[in-house]
Amino acid sequence: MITSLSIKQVEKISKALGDPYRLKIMKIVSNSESCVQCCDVSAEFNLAQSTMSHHIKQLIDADLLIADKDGRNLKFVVNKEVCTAYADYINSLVL
Amino acid sequence: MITSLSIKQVEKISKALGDPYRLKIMKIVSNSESCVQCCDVSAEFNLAQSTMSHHIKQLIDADLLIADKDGRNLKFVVNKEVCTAYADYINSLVL
DNA sequence: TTTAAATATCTAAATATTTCGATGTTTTTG
DNA sequence: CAAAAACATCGAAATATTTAGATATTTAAA
Repeated sequence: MITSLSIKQVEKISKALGDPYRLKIMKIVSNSESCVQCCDVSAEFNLAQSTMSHHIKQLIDADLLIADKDGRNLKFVVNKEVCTAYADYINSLVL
Repeated sequence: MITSLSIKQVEKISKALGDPYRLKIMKIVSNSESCVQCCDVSAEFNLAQSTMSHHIKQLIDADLLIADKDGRNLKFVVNKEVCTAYADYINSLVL
């Protein structure tokens, strides 16, 4: 199934990726075999818990991460479909 | 030649693309056959000239556009190499 | 050579984002 | 059931971005 993004979605995704912490979160989640949790990611940063929560929320809101509540944990994986669709959009700028 | 972007460059590019006007500028430049000038782009927007100048500067600074002074005009084209490298980075998040 | 056109730069206001601490909610554990 | 763990939300300060108007610069045209 091919996802096509609206311009608003492209903007939101770009904005979500325009931050060093959020880029690093994406890389951590991408590099991990299984699901990642907030507390796993938080351990890698020197940021307040509320700040981490905020960053992760932005990635989820932009559909870059797919999250799933598991008890008191929040587990997430990269949304491959959306990442691919975003890359496709960028590539479409190069004709 | 394959360009590989630093994480700082990826951040800067994402930030540059995280704005509706700048996304539209990229699309206009991408869709045009030949070089585009500031005044061509400006005509499509309802923004002050200084504001347009600022947006275009950000795209150039992020290396998304290649600019070339031509008399009193500034002509530019999409930087295909950087766009492709950016799309590759995004795709690398999907393993 | 004065004038106009295209763009850049500066300043400042308005708005948005980032960050933290405090506190709230939900779920697990003792 | 009380305490702790994981995360969310709120409020506020610090910082960054967006925008416009005024002005400067550079080049082309009259």
